[in-house]
Amino acid sequence: MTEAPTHVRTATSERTEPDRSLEEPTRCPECDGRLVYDPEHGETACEQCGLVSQEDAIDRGPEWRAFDPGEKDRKSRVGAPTTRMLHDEGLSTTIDWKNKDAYGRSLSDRKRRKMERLRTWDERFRSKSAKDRNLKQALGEIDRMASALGLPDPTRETASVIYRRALEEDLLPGRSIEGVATAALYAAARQADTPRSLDEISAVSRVERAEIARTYRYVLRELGLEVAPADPGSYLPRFTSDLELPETVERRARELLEAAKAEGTTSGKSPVGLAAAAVYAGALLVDEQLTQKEVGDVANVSEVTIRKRYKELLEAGEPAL
DNA sequence: ATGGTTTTTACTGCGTC
DNA sequence: GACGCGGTAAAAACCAT
Repeated sequence: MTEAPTHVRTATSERTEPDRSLEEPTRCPECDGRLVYDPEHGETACEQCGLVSQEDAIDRGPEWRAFDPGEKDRKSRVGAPTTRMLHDEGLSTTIDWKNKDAYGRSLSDRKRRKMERLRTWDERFRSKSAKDRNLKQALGEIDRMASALGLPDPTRETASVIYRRALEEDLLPGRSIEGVATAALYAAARQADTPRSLDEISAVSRVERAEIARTYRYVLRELGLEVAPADPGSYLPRFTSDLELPETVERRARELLEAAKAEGTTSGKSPVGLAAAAVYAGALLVDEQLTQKEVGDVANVSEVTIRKRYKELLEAGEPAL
């Protein structure tokens, strides 16, 4: 086995230049002689007449030459390739936990203490960037869902604030980023008076309904957030506009809700159902033709619920009018 | 886990277009 | 006959305890 190690024979042999013979005619246009690439001068010239057909090529190879593998290692000034898979493209340092130097020798007391300090900071930077990545992904998710639900910017802001707090309070371990992000958005939507039902939220989230509800409760409790039950009235504009109903319907519906609230008949009932029933009742009162099914569809509430609620609403609201 | 409440599902009869 | 509406019973979902 005396075969020469070809990969270290000369520096020029390591060029990654594409094979020129494939790209260009290898024949000189003048004398039909062979065209040869001269790496020394960065030129492609005719062997016979010397015509230079291409010059100033960039030499991408190393400027040094190595004659054995050891020399190659010593002269090379580049490290591992970078990768997009890692958030820092693999460029950050990592400090080993062992108190040994590169040769495996134990460290002196002084150096060991120094390494401990460095390790602390290394860990701090690393976990900080881990949170950054986490946040980035969560905010992207919040944005996506908010768009799908037609929620305005302020609501998204609120959602991201809630998420940030959850992250700071270390609420994430044990739950999915998406779950918490969804819960944050749900809470934000309600706080900003642009509530979306759990059904609507879960329709655009990758997390299932029950999980969202659970995480939502958890986040609320841990953050000490006070979110009042959604006001049925805040659903009215959306429903009436989805059904292309005149503004008078919305007004009547709101009056009915107010009256019912004053009587206390609304407590314990689902806000969505109340809103849907109010819209239906309101439409009835202003002679708009609207079926229970239509309202039920846009509100995702059963017709039965609408029937029950709207009768109560009329009972509470009609005598007062 | 349990019990009470609300909502949903499914089925029914009635009246109208 | 299809459709909208009203009612009921049983099942499911939800909530506080």
